Amino acid sequence: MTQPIRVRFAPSPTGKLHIGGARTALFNWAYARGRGGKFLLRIEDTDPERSTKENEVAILEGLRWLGLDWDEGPDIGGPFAPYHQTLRLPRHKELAQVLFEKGWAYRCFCTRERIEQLNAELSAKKERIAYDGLCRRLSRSESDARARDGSSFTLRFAVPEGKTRFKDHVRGDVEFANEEVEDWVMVRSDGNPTYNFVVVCDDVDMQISHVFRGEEHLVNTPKQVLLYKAFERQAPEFGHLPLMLGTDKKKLSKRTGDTALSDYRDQGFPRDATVNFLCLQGWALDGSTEVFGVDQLVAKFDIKDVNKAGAIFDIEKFTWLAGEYIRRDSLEHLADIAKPWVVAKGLATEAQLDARRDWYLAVVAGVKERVHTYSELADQITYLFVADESLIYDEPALKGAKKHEKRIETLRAFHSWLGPRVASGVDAASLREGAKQWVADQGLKMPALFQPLRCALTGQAGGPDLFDTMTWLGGPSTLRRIELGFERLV
RNA sequence: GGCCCCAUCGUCUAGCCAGGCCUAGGACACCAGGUUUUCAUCCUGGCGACAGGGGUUCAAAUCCCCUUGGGGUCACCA
Repeated sequence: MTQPIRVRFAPSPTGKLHIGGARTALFNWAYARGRGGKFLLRIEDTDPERSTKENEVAILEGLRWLGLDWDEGPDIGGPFAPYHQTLRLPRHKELAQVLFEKGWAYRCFCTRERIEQLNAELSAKKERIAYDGLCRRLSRSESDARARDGSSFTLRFAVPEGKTRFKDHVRGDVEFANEEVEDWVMVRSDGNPTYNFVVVCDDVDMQISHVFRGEEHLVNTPKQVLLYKAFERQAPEFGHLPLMLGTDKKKLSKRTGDTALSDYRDQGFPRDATVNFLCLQGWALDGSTEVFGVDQLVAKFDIKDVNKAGAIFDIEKFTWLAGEYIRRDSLEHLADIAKPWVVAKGLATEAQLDARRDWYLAVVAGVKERVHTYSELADQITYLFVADESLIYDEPALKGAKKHEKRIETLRAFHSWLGPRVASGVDAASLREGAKQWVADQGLKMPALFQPLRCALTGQAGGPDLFDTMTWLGGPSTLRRIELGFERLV
């Protein structure tokens, strides 16, 4: 019988949730959900210097935003609690002691100075930098004696001879020569165990069956597999996910773009678009379907289908996908979900938007097909909220308007035509037809009126239908902006 | 530098494991055209890749080897 599937995401709260970490979590989650397994969350907070509660809270928040849920975790507990690594310290120490007694680990009394000097020598000789195993040759009685004297020591894992291999669902079977694995520090001189040790203790105790994580962990894996051997436990199956790369083809870093999931969320990338995009980095549903939901991910996801090569974070495709989701969203939902960005931009309060719900809905409908993110949506409707006098004409708009020699005369004439009609409340459709007729009667080309008019009304070169825009702006503001254009467009 | 991993259009990828259906498919981006008062959407078309070299085979993007290129990692961080 096969053991039950139990996977985990084990972030370290030393920073925000990384976009790559988010994908790792998503793939783990999808794997479990697709085959009746359990997905658990464990906080690897063993670095007291850099771990913070704020980061931890933010990471959980980020995962929830993605729509992931976990069966066991720090916030909900579970049969293998606690799920904070620091809380499991007594167990780690106990297990370290077991390995020490069994001879899988030994005390190392080497000072940091000696190690540094050793590394320097090794690097000067261009040799592999690794501990030389000096203290491994100490007899047990000698070791005990020095420990009794109060000499400070670390516990190092005694790497055996031979080869270590493990099953990797992404890369196939991987094999390392044990000579390449140094006798690494398992427990620090202050008594705190290190990552490679605790991660295995916890994965063993939590009965983790599959470990899917970033490729940067690949070289750690032999150390960990050896640990399973020492514990006389079967190692889990692994899957090392390809790295998400920056435009410089190096591991995604802040240098080449935003790395935190929250950065994209705050920029107003729709949640479902983000999940969809994350899937596309290193995995494909079928090679032709680009837009798909989490249900399809769960149904089709298999770790074996994940790409081996790293993927450059394709922000352009992400942006396109975001726009795709916005266009497919319902008007009501889009208007609601974008509200915080409109408010944050200082355009209006939520109450004001609610008071003019129909108006707001119409405005959102006007830009729905023109934006990719919620913040972009807020940007594009800004002109509707500013005072007529402080409307900013952007460069392309100004350039387009000024192409037309007779722009001012045209605008004045149109203003005279428009004034009485606006006053008598003519609707947008009639206005539109009337204006087109007017343009023809004047012997003008359409752009000769519309470009200067658009600039005066919106300050932008493009945008929704101008007569709808006039409706949103209202009569007085429409006429006022055209009048202002007489001066500002010369 | 040692060790390890990787290699299909500019980018994300399908195809590779089980060689022939591949004169290599889709998408983003880009370019051209159509629609539109503009922008966007939408529609049509175009550009564009199996890193190189050896094998194996009747047949290789697919299997093997080498080269080259890129990346990861070398902590008492995780």
